[in-house]
Amino acid sequence: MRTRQAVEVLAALGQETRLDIFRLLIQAGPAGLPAGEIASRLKVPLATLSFHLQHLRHARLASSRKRGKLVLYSPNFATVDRLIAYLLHDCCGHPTLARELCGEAAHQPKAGAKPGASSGSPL
Amino acid sequence: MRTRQAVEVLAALGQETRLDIFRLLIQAGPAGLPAGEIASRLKVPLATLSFHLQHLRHARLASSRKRGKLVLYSPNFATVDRLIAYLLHDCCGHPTLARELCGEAAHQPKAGAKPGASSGSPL
DNA sequence: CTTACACTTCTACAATACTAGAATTATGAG
DNA sequence: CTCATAATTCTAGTATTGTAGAAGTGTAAG
Repeated sequence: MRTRQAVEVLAALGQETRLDIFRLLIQAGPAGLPAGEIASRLKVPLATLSFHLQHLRHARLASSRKRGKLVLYSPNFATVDRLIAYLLHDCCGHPTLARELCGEAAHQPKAGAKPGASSGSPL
Repeated sequence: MRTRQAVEVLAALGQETRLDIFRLLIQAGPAGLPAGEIASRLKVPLATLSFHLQHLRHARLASSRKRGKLVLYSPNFATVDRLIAYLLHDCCGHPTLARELCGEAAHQPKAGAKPGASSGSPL
């Protein structure tokens, strides 16, 4: 994944309504959800929803297919996958640092998150 | 990491100039870089840079400390860490799906990234 | 063909974000 | 203290993004 694409995906998810939509899609799984269903669940006007869905499609975070008169949207896990790979690459692809991030932190969010391990920020 | 924070971090990185800045910081490592150095390397006016640095700081992607009359900025790996954890959680925290995403993809960006493993999108 | 339904595109407005020159603050040297 | 340097804040202009009603498109039933 190139930087330009990463920016697009990050920006697509960096908006509350769209992240909400995406989360809903993730929960729904590959079966997908019709646009109207998403709109009513999130209480977003259809026009607004459509705007955001196009955004997600453009960033390849979602894809759509027609089923009768419904349009089903489903999530593209692969894009998140690639985004994470990009972030890890970008973080770990430098000289000597943050080996730990590549080795431990990524797939065990709960267990070994000792403060001060990967940086010293007071978050 | 809550959704609101995730949106903030995603939005912070979802902007080309800021992602460039962050990449530079990552490359520089914990030693950090003075603002002016970043500005001249990226050929961004100082005022513009400062604007984006505040943004990154607010999202806790960078932190700053003074060293003489320089202000050194360094990356917060932990925040990326948390973002990735959030994405994985959000993706994998649903019933039965995407177990693979949690198990494989996250921490080995180079090795086993076989196409079609987690989905079939033609990105 | 007509109607109903599902969704998208059009349109216009509001809000937010980006950019960067100019002014300001803070630090250190002479 | 004065000057130079480093960086931030002020300010204002421009651009982009988000919102949502209204109109349009496509599909399936009556």
